[in-house]
Amino acid sequence: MEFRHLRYFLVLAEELHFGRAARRLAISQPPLSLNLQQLEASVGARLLTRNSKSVQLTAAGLAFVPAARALLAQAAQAASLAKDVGEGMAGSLTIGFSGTMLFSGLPAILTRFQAGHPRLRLLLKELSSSEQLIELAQDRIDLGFVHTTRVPTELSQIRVASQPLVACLPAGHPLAAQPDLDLAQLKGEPFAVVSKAVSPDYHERILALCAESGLDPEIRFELRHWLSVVSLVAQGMGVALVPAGLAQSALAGAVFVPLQDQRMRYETQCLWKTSRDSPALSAFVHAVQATLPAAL
Amino acid sequence: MEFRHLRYFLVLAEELHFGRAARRLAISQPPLSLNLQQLEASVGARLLTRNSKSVQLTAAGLAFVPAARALLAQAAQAASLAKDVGEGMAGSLTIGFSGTMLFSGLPAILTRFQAGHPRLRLLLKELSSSEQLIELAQDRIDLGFVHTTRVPTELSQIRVASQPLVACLPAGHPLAAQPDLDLAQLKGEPFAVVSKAVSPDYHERILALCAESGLDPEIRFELRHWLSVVSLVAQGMGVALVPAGLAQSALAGAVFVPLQDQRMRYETQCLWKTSRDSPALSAFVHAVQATLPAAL
DNA sequence: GCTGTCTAATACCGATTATCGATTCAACAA
DNA sequence: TTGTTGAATCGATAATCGGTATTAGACAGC
Repeated sequence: MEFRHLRYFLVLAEELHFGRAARRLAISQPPLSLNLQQLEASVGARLLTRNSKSVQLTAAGLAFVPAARALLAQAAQAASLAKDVGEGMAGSLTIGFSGTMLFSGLPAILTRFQAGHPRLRLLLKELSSSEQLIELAQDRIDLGFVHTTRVPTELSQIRVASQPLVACLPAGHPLAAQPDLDLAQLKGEPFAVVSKAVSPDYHERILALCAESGLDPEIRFELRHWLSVVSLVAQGMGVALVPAGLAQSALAGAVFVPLQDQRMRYETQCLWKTSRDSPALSAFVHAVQATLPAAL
Repeated sequence: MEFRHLRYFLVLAEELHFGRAARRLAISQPPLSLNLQQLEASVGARLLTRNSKSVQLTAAGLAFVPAARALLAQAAQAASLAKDVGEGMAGSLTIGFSGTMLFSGLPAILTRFQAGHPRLRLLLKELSSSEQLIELAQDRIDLGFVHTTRVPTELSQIRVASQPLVACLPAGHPLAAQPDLDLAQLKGEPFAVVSKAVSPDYHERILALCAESGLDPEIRFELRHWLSVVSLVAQGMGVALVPAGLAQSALAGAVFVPLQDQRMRYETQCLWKTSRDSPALSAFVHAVQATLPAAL
């Protein structure tokens, strides 16, 4: 059985006349007769009763009509789907992201991209930076928004955000009203940080920065998520150095004060396997690049 | 796109090697390359990335694999369904029947036939004899179980039951205890009959029989269904002449007494359009014939 | 009853298309 | 470099598809 047989059969089932059907199919009548015979042989049942005066669908033919129609429609749909997947307009894309990306432009990127690619299913997985590197390597995510300085060579990257660190203080804190402050002023305060396991890179760099300012922070809280850090500060339990974007979190009770020393920045990379050849992935990467401020 | 392309593609997607796939398909490698190129052209997307060292599915190819598989499976299923319909083993059969057939062997016929044709959907419609003749003519039922002596010539028939008429009396009636009785004994009783509109034939014949016995029945009730007739009699409202099979209805309060005159019989025909060429119909007719007692 | 017309099936032929064998080209390994 | 492997390409052959002409069967009209 071939699609050609189905196409011929359906026209024949509509016309119930070999001559007319052949004309509609732009072939002559004999090959149409032949094709129907072939189809019937392959199906194993007579589909049309035909004599020199009339052509009628048999019960088997009647049952076969919708099936044949469905097959042709599905074939067209399958081809169109594959084409769209090939162009990155359909399919799915699994994206990893660290929680802070919710305050550093990810929603805007997603909304904008989705509008241009409505049939592409975006699967979002909140993961720590180190988890994303693992999942990228295992092809469990297509792309990740990560905070790391050490990027494996098999990954491509774009820097999508670079924000200063700011001090996060409880609303009632004596320093909260200052326009800006020096790291040394936080001496003796209990610090909350994101745990080393979740973000080793950040951990390391923040300590280096403090040491440089002559500050030996007393790390009293190790948390698994930036929002936990801010929440804890909001409740007066300590202070923290956090990416400026978190100010958008608008958690009541937390105040964000810029640092005088702006050298320490918190950077976000968009990472993906260079070898991975997915049209949806390239389309997304293009979209990410398009949303970048020229300054970066 | 033809099924051949899908078959080749699926093997290729499994083997990821043109040489091996071609061997499995019992063709040589060049036509396989060509067929894939044709498929890709018709789909409008590259399905396999191939260089001299490796063959890999693209995203589009990956999306196309299940679709292609589904298409082939459905084609096979469609063919098999059509074949079964052609052999009367699948499809549907709409059967009309008058209510008394529930007490004259219809359940047995249906059960037995359905056991041998489990994938054939039987649609049962209770209809009066005259309604069935109309629906047969309009092809709204495939076959009917009818009580009529006047069968249109375009219909084929089998007589499936012939039962005597018996008197139906209220349990407390003076004649109820008799072993049998003569029609004349019912003189003066209020009669219940099935209305002329529903069963003109029966109506006519019952009156003729009574007249022959010198009985001019006082018809006080005209009902639309035999079970209504028996129910009414059971409640002491009158008497009736009913097919013997109705004794099985076991309606409390009704008694059935044979008539001495056994000439008047109530006959059931199985009718269908001779011209109608449905394998399921022929199978059912055969089953009906097989269940007939040889005596008929 | 014969003939003319209409329709599907058959016979046969030509052209397109698929397939094959041989070869080429590219990538990698020794 | 050479040898090997695997896919693409080339040219020739074979299968198949579709075209024309014809046949066979069923009606309708004379």
